Amino acid sequence: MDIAYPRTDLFVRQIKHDSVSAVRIAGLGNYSVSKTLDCGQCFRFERSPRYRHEYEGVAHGKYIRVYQEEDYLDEMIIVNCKEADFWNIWYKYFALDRPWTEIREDISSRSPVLAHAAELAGDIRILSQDPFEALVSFIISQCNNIPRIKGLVEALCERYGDKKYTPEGDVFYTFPTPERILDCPSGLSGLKLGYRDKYIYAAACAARDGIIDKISEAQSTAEAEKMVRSIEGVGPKVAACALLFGFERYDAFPVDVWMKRALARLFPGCRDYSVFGPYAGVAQQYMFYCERYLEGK
DNA sequence: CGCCAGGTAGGTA
DNA sequence: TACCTACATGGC
Repeated sequence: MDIAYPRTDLFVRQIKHDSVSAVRIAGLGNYSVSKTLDCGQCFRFERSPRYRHEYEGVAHGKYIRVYQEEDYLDEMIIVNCKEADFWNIWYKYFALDRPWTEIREDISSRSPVLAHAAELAGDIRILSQDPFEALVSFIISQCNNIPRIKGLVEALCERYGDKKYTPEGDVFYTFPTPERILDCPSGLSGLKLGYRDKYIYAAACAARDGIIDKISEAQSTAEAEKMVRSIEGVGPKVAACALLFGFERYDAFPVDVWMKRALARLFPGCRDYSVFGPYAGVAQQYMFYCERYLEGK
């Protein structure tokens, strides 16, 4: 699962979108931009109020908009992006270097329950987010709902991130570095983070001291998990989400926390958690989507 | 007012 | 191991 996947079947072309640089990518296979950006794995993408069919957001210090024409899942357009940026940043961020057909097949083959989930959510991709951003975002996520998580992440960016402008002249803020969080004299007070502020402070200290690289270099997911869990406020759930969404550990799987409940509710009778395989975390995200969008609200 | 929201730490039996 | 509660905050 760690081997990059050469995409000679990907067709990338630079275009203009209302006089803004954009890139059209074809040959995605079966990639749902809307589900991927709206399934609760990232907190800085939203439907654009100005361009309703587009998602807009910030990652790796850059603002982009992303959309697919009439839900045509084989192609996507990234606005405010040049071809060099695509290959240097977004190709990996959108996880186009991964063998998603094989991953989905692997998950589907493991149980009828997972085959069902893959049918409903198999066009979701796991983004490769910035590790520190993923870690802090999922620390904030604990005991919070997704809209509020987004608001708190945004508040953190507004206080500590860099101020930048979109091509349309709107302000946006980058996700802060650990150093910026630690340097600020006002600390994290006033951001309404509640009891999570000291956890974020602890994560920033650990990141400043080099824990991100150490986690990235871990030999196994179990070893990586041990390192993330050493940060105060990071339990099994936050660790699994950080590893899955920030460190490309597709087998990280918070079976202890909500998965048992989700499985019991969605697929009564399923108790076999050992069959999830090397992409258990991906399967978990399929399940999360199923629960959130098809069974609940 | 009570309950819930992508939990965790610290305590107890 | 399994359960209990405090921890902050806001929406419904």
